[in-house]
Amino acid sequence: MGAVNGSKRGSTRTGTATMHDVAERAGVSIKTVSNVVNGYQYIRPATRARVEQAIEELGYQVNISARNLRQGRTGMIGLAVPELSLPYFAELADSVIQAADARGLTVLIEQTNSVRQRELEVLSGQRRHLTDGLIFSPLSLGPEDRASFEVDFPMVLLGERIFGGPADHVTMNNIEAARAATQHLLDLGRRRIAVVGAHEGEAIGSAALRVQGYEQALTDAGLTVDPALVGEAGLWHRATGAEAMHRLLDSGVEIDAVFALNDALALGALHALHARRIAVPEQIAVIGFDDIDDAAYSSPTLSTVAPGREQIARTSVDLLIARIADTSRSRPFEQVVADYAIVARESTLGVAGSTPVAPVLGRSVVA
Amino acid sequence: MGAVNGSKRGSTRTGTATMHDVAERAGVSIKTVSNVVNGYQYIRPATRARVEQAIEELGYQVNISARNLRQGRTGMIGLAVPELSLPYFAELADSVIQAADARGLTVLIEQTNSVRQRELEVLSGQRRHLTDGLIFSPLSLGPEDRASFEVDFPMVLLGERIFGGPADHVTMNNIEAARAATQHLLDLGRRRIAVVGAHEGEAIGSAALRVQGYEQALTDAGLTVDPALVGEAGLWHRATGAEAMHRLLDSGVEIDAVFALNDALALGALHALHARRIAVPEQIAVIGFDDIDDAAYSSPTLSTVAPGREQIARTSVDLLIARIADTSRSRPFEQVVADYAIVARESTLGVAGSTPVAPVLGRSVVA
DNA sequence: TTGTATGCGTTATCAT
DNA sequence: ATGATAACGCATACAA
Repeated sequence: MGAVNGSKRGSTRTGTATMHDVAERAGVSIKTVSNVVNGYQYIRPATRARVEQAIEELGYQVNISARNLRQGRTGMIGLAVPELSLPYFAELADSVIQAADARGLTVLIEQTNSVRQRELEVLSGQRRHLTDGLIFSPLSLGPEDRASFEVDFPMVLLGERIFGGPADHVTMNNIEAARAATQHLLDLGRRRIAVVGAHEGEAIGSAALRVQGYEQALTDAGLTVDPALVGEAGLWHRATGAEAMHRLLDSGVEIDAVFALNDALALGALHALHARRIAVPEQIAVIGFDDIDDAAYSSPTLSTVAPGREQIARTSVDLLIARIADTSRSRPFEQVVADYAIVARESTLGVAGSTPVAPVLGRSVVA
Repeated sequence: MGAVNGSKRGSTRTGTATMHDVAERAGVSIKTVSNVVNGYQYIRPATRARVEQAIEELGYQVNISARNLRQGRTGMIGLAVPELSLPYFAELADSVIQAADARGLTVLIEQTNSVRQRELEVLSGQRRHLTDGLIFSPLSLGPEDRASFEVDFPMVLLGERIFGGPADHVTMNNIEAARAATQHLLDLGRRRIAVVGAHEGEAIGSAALRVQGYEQALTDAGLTVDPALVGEAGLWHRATGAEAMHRLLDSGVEIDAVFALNDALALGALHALHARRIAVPEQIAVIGFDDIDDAAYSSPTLSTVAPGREQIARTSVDLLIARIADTSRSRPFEQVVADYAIVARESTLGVAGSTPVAPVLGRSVVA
């Protein structure tokens, strides 16, 4: 890396002036400036004008730290996710930021990398002082950590690892959605449907629920669940999806379709199938879960389950705001189940079906 | 969407206690507590122990707002990017957060959506009071907005839209990297190399520079630049990449390779080529730019230019920290040019070459 | 409709 | 090595 040169220094700092300075310049008291800044109604127009001019001239901006200290609120909410490198969480963060923005809130993103210790810190760390509330999508903590979730600040939980906890909760009907995804493959006549991304021995979390939905669909169709068709993948990344797919193929088990528990896994699986010259969907159909942007542009395009990301983001922010506003601490905890939709694309329909297919709307269900 | 039920309320708020409470409980003055908290050296072990126990018992945590007010610093830095939905920026944000974390700083992400007004607000808005400095990757503002960049807070600029501005700057040698990417295609014997993602009439920014590198490579090889081979795409998304590719193909111009100005465009182009049953790389080779995670898992895997994301993130954070620490305001502005590397994958080498190829290291160059 | 005075929880200055 | 006390900039109770 090369490094070099430089020179002088610019200026024009806004915000060095205090309310006091503005008051002095406008010939009013500090209280009046405060009133103007905060949109207090009963101010003589002439006074307001003078204050506003002084503000303009001095480039005054309120000192947020001071306001925070005084009010005990920060105007920021935390969003704790595993990692932004995972498209699903990047897109979720995007949506949450927009929803919060629309309501005048700033979002502070925290990455846990799914590390247990970091997830615990999210619940107790210093950053909680910087925010009025938290939207938390845990991936390592589970029911056994229930006590850690007994926090005394507004919190909205996302995902499937904690249920019935002492917090608002936004989730989706994973079992039902997974059942629908599997059913989509069954409807295409597939009978040897593999799963990619299972978590062996885990009873909670998205993996367990989605596998459960998968098994339900098979059973409902009168088929038996073949353990040889269930591929493990601890992390839900493209790399692990590709590995799991290779393992399944190497095992020699007959497969005519794959249900990947998220889109990253599915894209990895597609990659593995492509490498082995296996035609998708002719030989093996593939469906994923999440409907990340990528899914619409892979080759072939990826069929998937759309989890209503924007709805989840908006709902989470709204619940959190309501919780923050509830100073009486009497508001009951809510659990919201978001809608889902099956999005059928080339990886199950083939190129012939590449014309857009109307999504199959999922039912809204109360947990 | 369904909604439901709930009950009671947890507790265990850490941080309700103040230094004053701790001092009282430990039987010392508030100053001593402050000393302990801030790791002041000269404290009698017994005193320290008593204070620490009181802190433990009360679950005391420093009130950051108060500290900020008093110190005039926040411990937060801003990172302003177009959108997190774009994998490149999501991955960059990830890296910046990690680099900042390692240095005890918190990152506040702001999305501009590449909207001019929002980019201007980043430079003047309220959030600047929340942060000690800013890492800014503008996409709409340019040299004509030079005055707006004359700010009085620590700032590090990323990208190719502002050069020689009154701020530290981390960039890469786009021309050279684009030339190398094009050369890679030329080395494979391709001669009708199209570009996807050009910005007509723009003289600055990544698009212009990368097109310039492309033209340079062609000229150096004794070829002439054919305007019919230059495909426009204002936004660098997968969708626009696919559209641009379709337009080029529809135009009937002869093409045996494509240099997409970023990976999203390249993946869109791959998608279009796949839809038209054009073999990559046999009929048309494709190379992108950015080396996002996706590139390694598309079908075929995507050759691309790796811009040293982690290096850029680390360098930016370090420069910003140095700038924040420079209270004398005498530090010269630095421009750092990050390394790049050509990563050759299937989209140019074919599946035969799917065995990992050692990246061609780019030269470090001083602008 | 506007002004005065107090305190939010810290850190920093100055004593001791 | 530790304590008293004064800001930091703002919002608000209370007065006027």
